[in-house]
Amino acid sequence: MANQSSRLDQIFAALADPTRRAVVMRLCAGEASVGELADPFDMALPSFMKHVHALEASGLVLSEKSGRVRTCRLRPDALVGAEDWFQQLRAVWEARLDRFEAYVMKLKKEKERAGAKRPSRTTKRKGSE
Amino acid sequence: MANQSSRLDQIFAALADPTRRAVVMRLCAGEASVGELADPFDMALPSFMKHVHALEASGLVLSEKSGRVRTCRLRPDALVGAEDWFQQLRAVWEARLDRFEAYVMKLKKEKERAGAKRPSRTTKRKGSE
DNA sequence: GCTATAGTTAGCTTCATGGCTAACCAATCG
DNA sequence: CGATTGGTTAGCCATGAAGCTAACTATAGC
Repeated sequence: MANQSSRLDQIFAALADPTRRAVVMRLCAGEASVGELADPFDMALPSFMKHVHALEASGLVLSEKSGRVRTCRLRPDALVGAEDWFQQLRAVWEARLDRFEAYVMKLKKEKERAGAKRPSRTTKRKGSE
Repeated sequence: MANQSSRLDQIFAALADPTRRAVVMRLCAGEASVGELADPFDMALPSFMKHVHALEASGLVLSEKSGRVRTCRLRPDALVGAEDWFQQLRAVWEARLDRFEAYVMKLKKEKERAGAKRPSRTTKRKGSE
């Protein structure tokens, strides 16, 4: 769990940089060497390598060295972790809407019941737009 | 565009912290005061406020102060930016698969034709696996 | 009006990040 | 073999992030 969380930390942190996002995009189209990846960026190689390392540490990218060239490729399954988080968020959001709907229903019922008894002051609603 | 990019930077950076992710989750269920939000965390208020500020700067959260209590609520549309990025990524990915498929088709055709003629050296392709 | 509550401001540490240069392997290629 | 190419290591610097305490402001409640 704590590990899970720090994995997400790393993934999101990795994506919080335009260079690294661009690299991910690029790798999405197919594997490439470090040199090829670094080419579009105006940056010294060692600096660029740090980005590659960050991506690798996050699990988003995998690299292998053969001869003197290191080839990187995307690990699409790592992205699932992040997307899952959004999914989970969406679930909570939906639940919220459901709850709101349920709340409205409850209000309606109360109103009906009140109609039979006495027109009481509408309870001040709060907390959901 | 550059602005767009830095917005994404902020969003992903905001999500790259367990505390802030938890806050987002929490707010997803409904709005809450800073105090309520801070309660579960073992952290001084000023420290926590920084997180709230980060979330607000990223556009994920909106807060309003009324009286002495500041109420925060989620801005679901801000999340769309991040999800869109994944969407875009997915599109590139699909394109890649298509291209791969097309490539395989091309190979097949060449093979067939080669059966009639002779297997000529394939031009060295580069950059797309 | 005093006190407790809810945030806020200011200022300080510490550590991580993102960039650089310079020097250093280790494969290729001529 | 010697030079080039492709990465790597090491070390430096500036900035920013994440935490803290202490002191302050402003509302709410009694």
